Amino acid sequence: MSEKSAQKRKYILEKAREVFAEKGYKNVTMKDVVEACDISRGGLYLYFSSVEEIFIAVLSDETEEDDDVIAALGNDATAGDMLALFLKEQKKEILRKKNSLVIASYEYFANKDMPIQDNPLRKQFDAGVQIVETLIENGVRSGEFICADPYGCARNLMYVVEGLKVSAKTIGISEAAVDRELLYILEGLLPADN
Amino acid sequence: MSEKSAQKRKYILEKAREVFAEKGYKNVTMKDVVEACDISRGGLYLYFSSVEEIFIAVLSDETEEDDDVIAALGNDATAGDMLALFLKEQKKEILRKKNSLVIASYEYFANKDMPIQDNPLRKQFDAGVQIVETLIENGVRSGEFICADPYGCARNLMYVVEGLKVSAKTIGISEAAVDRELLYILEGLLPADN
Amino acid sequence: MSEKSAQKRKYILEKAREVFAEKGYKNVTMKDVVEACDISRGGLYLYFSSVEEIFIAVLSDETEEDDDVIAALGNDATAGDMLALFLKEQKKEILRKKNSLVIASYEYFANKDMPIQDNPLRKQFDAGVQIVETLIENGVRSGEFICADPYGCARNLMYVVEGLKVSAKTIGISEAAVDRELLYILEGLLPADN
Amino acid sequence: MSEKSAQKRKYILEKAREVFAEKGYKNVTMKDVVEACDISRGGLYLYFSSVEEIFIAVLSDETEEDDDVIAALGNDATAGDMLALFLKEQKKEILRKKNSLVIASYEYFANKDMPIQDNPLRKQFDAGVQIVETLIENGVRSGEFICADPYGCARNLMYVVEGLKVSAKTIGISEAAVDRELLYILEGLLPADN
DNA sequence: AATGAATGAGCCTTCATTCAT
DNA sequence: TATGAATGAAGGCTCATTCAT
Repeated sequence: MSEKSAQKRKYILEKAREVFAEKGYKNVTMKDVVEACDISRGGLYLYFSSVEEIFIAVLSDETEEDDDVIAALGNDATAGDMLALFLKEQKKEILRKKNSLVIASYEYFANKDMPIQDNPLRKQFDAGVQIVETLIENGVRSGEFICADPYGCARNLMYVVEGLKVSAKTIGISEAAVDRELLYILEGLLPADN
Repeated sequence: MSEKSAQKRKYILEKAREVFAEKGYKNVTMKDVVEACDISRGGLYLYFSSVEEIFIAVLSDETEEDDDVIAALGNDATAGDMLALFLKEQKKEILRKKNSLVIASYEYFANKDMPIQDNPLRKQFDAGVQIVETLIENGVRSGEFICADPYGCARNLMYVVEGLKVSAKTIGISEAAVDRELLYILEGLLPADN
Repeated sequence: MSEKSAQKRKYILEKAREVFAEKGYKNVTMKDVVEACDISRGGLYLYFSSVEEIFIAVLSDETEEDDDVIAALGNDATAGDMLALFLKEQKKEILRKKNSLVIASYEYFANKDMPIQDNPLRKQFDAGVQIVETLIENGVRSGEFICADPYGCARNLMYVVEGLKVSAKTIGISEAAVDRELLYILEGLLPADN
Repeated sequence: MSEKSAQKRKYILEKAREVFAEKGYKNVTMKDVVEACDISRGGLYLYFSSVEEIFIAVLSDETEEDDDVIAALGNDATAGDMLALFLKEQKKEILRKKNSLVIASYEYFANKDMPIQDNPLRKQFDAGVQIVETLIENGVRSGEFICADPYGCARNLMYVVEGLKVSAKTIGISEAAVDRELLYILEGLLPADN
């Protein structure tokens, strides 16, 4: 039964993810999840004891998927290509309407007292900075990029991405605008006469 | 009695603001506000009919205060000083723990279908970009700054500020880190040999 | 001031009457009356302490007016004319949409434990029976009517009127239908060959 | 469990019926029903979402019972016997103190904008007229009754019944009085020399 | 007399959680 | 495992009534 159980658990998380994407975190009730999954109230409790538990589980799955993307970056393309790929992923996340957990995560982690090292948003952010920094350094080394402060630039880029993410959800932002902002940063890295 | 009424209304908004700062938007109930104000349930309904109405009113007051700050920028200091002043205000907002409406606003406006021109977050953002752009242009003209794309830079700065605001609430961020990020941008504006 | 007071009291009752006619009795609140009168909550309490008190007062005024109508019947017309006049009044009451207290009265007196002799609805009913009976007797004496049991016929007529009143409010009834029912009774009184 | 559910639903309707009979319609709250049924607030909402919904359901059950009575009339007794049976039923309804929905129905349907053909009170009334008319016609044919206008007489009878119903609830009426009124009508149908 | 702000009780409705089946 | 009926707490809203002005 463990196999069957695991499948049902996964099914619940998929449905719950849609709910969180749709309604954020705070507005989601066990009832919402029960209805989305079309299972019984009691049935849900066999797998999860609270909305928070479900959300944490959804986020965990999420992180695993992120790892895949990050792994994919580890090939031997040029730094410029890899940074472009990374930004394309970010752009997709910024703009995606369906199934985005951005707002739900903000709601969940806002004012949550949690040791920094345990905060998955922090991990994700730091990982992003780390990746970008490495890519920039590689680019500088290969002559593709010019950058006096790769770490600073990487942070700048990731904060802009954060700003774009939240802006996309709250004030609306066009794909062109996202392109423009990311391009602005990229151009700052390119040698002047290009 | 209209005088007294207005004062009580203001009092309620002050207390409510603390509640929104503390709990965000979605989790706030009329009961929370009632208890924060130490008035009766019915008493609150004399002034406001819903949490949303209260939040809108809190935001309106907020905006008025913003206007004051913006007005204060219209003096004859140098562009550099004025940009520094502007960033100091932003930094204060980014870091303030008490009474920050950032998260509550994000919760409220996320996924809210609202004409862009009516969205106060958008107005605030655009106003910020406008101010920064003007300051940079002035600085370029006076030789304080070097910048090929003042508008792009202004946007970049404001998105970083957005990113810092949300990060401060969700993953935590030190004052030093904020300084570092803002400085990174400022330095990009200064002539190379400084 | 007693003069002024009396006028205001009367004003309140007029407005309240409209409210009772519109909403019945049970659904009417002090707030409804306050709003209909456009006076202050406290102001209303200076005159009446409860909805019930207001309703009783409205009914009392009502009864006084009825007395006028009854008095008007006491002239020297023929019994047939007078019965026709009486029925015309009843018909008006049955059909009137505005300002009818029929339903409010039913709501108020239903299941109210009240000595029969104090019940104004009962008084009104009995008075009606008495009038009709007298008219029929007069008509029989003058040869206009034929009726073996004037009292029974009077009661029958008044119960039909009651039935029409309540039916008009609950299932709807056309003017033609009211005419038809009243005519049916009248014809029962007329000598066969007329 | 659907069986159990149906039983509980029925139980609730029985208890609710008592409440409506006791308090009319407008004064009945979900709380009243909850307490009458001795179940939890939430429990009631599993079956019904509002007082109105409950009342409609109670009325539906009612109507079904009525159908039974009407069916019972379809045997081969004489017209006089059947009319007497019909009137006995009406009398029972007029006089019953417990569980009478008369007033609640009046309250509910008064001023309710509803297509005439959907109004159950209207249906009941029209059905009554139809039955009585048929019985009278049969009686005339068999020589039991004399009546020039069976339809008019049937309407008259039903309006008297309506008048008696509402009078019984509002001004009080004795069993003897009911007998007297119904007898008055019946006698009007009988050949003169009886 | 008159006002209307203020209170608090009362009922409404939803949902997290439990539990018998 | 799975169901869904049942409970009760929580928060919403309205209004009768009071009272300082």
